[in-house]
Amino acid sequence: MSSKLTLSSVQIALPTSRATIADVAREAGVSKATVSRFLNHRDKLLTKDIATRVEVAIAALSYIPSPMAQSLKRGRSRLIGLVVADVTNPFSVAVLRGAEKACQEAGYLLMMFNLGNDSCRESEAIETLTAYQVEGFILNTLGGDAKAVTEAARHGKPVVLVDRRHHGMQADFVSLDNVGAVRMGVSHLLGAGYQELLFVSEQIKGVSSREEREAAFRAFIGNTAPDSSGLQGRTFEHAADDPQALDDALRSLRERAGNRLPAVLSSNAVVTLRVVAAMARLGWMLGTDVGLIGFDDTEWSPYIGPGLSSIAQPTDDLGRIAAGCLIERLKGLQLPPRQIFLSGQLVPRGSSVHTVI
Amino acid sequence: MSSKLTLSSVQIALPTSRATIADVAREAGVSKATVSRFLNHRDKLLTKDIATRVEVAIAALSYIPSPMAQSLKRGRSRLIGLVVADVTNPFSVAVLRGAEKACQEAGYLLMMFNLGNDSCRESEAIETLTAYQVEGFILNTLGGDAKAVTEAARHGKPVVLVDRRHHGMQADFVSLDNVGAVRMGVSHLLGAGYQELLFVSEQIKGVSSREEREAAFRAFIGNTAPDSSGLQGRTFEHAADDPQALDDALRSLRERAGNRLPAVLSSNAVVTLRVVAAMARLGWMLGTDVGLIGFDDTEWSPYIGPGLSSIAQPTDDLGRIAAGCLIERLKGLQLPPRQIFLSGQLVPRGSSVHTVI
DNA sequence: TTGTAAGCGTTATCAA
DNA sequence: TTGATAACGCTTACAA
Repeated sequence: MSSKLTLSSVQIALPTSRATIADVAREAGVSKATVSRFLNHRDKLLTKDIATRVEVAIAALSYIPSPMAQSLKRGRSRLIGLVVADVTNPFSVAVLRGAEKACQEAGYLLMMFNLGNDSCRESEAIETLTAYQVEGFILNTLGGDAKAVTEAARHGKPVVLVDRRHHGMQADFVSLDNVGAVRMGVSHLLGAGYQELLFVSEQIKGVSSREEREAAFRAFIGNTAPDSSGLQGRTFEHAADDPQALDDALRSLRERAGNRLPAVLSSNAVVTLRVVAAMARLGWMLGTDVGLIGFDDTEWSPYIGPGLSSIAQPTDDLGRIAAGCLIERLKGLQLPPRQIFLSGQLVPRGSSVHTVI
Repeated sequence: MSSKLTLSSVQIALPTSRATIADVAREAGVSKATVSRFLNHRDKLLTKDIATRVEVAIAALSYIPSPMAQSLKRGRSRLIGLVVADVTNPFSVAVLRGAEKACQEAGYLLMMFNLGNDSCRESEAIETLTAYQVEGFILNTLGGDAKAVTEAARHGKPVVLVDRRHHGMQADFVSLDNVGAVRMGVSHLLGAGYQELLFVSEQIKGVSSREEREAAFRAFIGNTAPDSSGLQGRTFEHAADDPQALDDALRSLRERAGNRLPAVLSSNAVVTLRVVAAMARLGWMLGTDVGLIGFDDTEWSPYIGPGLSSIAQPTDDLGRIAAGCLIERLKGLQLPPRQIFLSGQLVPRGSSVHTVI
């Protein structure tokens, strides 16, 4: 108190705490209500004279309204909660980036909560963020905990799911067109001469995108007449802590292939790296001994071995569109849950080229 | 109003809006103050009987205090602002992760603002975050805008700088021991037989970590007796949009080397990838034609060419310690600005091994 | 030990 | 068009 008085009596522009609307009102010789009106309805409702007086006072005190107080009063916070399973995942970061840009442009701030791959904390994340009055959620989580999400929806907060849908959940959903992407990848391998395929995924565990990709893979294999094409395929779910198992899976892939060419379709960048590591352990050449194409195109993909063929996801758009959907809902858009699918893009490189030595 | 009444009279657990402290007080038959005391001083001040009544009521309504209202009242928000130059940078993400963990453990939530490499927005970021009453900042930005930071400090908010210090700025600073790391890298190259070195950095532009690494490189070269060791070194600042220039720099590096071995020390993972790309364009073999060691060890480092030698940064610790410093300050620790340096770790791989063919 | 009431910085509903 | 004034959900003197 006393220190405050001292400071202000010295009249030095060193306000130890932020100026409030009351300060501005006093400075401009008007009421708080007037200042508030200036802020929210600009000068629609104000005399030109008063408006400029307020404007000057605001500038003089470099006043910025407190979003805390505003959201307390309004019930709206201009905050959007982003829950991400794992910030370490480049895909998630790329999506985050697109989403953040869109949010900032629309005047929202993103409040991020990283689960660190501990999906148990999904409820905690949602609770914490609702406590902070976020107006809606962008979720890129494993989706194990449908309860948490319905909880959010129950609070009347719109939710957008990215990449992974939550079963039995009513919400907008933005994702890669997994079926199309798988078809693209497998067709590419087939066209490059590979006929015995292995789809390598992390343990599926009910994660929707993994399920969809695996199902699409099997469907595509099943629908392609095996007699004429010679195409065969299997799935391998790989646990991170068991590299040996991956080596074995690759060995038996090659055995099954016989005189046909074997190739791997890997379900994301993490898995791709594991396959690359296994190939290195086995001393096999990418493309020539076993072909490889993987989901997610990264900055390092071109420089691994002969270059990693990949299926690039439009991550930035994914994030941007997810944020867009949410913001539309916040503006009051009433619509049944939408599903938006974006196409991937094939990036062929050396790992899907068979070189005869 | 009426809808609220209707709902509560039906006694269905479907509160359309969150329960407030008043609801809990009513439910427990006590005053708001009592509930507040229960929340903040647990049962220190309360009768066992009343405490349990409150506890039950809280559970029944699944009440969670509003951090917005709390921070409005207390002036403290339990929020920490994190400003990062570029979420796409794996180093920043890794730091972010460590910081987030530490913050969450201490009961703080991280509010992230990504500059998207547009350093002009640093002030904007800090203003936005101060508006949200963040209690302090963790900054991993380019540091061009010292004004923004002093601004933050002026509001009495503690600041911790990670990796990049801001010149003329009073704040805690947590970083890799760049001098030690450079020495480690150069010694390693020297020990592996490389004598003509090139330090490749992004354009330095006053970014402290870049300056320090470059200066350390020159100092090390200068201090090593050229006669006995044959060691020579130059620096090349590379602009992202000019790959040609990098190719030229590598070519002249090799010319200068003559019959000695040439090698590159690259200043971070982004640059490393560019050097790798240039080597591929030139058709040179990593290690054999030109040696390479780079700052930042990544998940893909082992799989590029013969494996990329690198200097691993303790990113997780960096983030954790930065958050720790900040939290200590928030707890009232009075101390002159600290500088904390953590050691890097050498990860030797094939790219710094010269293979005679 | 508990309750009453004021106030944190806003906005919204009244009157004037 | 402007100004009191009462909330928003919480904490904290001060009283009881």
